[in-house]
Amino acid sequence: MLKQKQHNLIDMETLERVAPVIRNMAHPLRLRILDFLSTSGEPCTVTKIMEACEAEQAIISQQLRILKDQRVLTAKREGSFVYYTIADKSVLMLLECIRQHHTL
Amino acid sequence: MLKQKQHNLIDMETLERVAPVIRNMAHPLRLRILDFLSTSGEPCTVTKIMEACEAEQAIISQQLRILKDQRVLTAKREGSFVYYTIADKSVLMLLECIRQHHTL
DNA sequence: TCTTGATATAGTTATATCACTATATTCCTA
DNA sequence: TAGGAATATAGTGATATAACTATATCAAGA
Repeated sequence: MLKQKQHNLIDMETLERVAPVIRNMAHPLRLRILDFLSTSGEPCTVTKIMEACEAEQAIISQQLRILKDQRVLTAKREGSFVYYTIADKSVLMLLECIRQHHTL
Repeated sequence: MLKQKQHNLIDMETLERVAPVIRNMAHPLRLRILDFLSTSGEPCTVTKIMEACEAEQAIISQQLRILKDQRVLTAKREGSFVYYTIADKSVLMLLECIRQHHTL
């Protein structure tokens, strides 16, 4: 038997799938949106998110779309409003990382 | 007193500082490097990292530099070898996120 | 000092992302 | 059904990142 360290690395397939998702979250405004939604605890409209993030509507919508495309958020239309919610709980862990390790 | 929800959001300054660091980690090969270093538990040379990651030397060196620039890794030269170590423990949390939530 | 193994950097082209502006769509209500 | 509020998308130029190849630097030993 050859000497061989057992590494048990996360497989590349997973890394390749996960990396772009994290990458997309790792954007100041998108993090702010996610932070707002996570602390808010309830689905929020675009307008509410705009106010909390102090950014233009078009920009917010753009970012929401990116996050929705990555299945980080889900959207639900009710009348003329669209409510966004965090769909992926890993977001919470990532935010927790940031809160705890500002040194990051 | 006006009705006002206390949100306690992570401030933008922090988000702007942290986002690019996470962004840089969120790359398949760089995640693999970090995963390898974290499970290896000891400082590793470029060659060892190359082998573990099955990638060209120049590419690995490039990635190592990016991670070092962001202070995610530190490097220590010993003779003609350079040993890399994880400098930022938040990496471990991020990797943990990935391990637990492959659904991310 | 010449060579060789170990590591780092430069240069390049293709592609992705950013921020921003303008415009479109959707739905409600008068 | 026309207008307005809420939301989404298109288009654009500037900048950043990716992957890759070639080359440079550094240190040890013959």
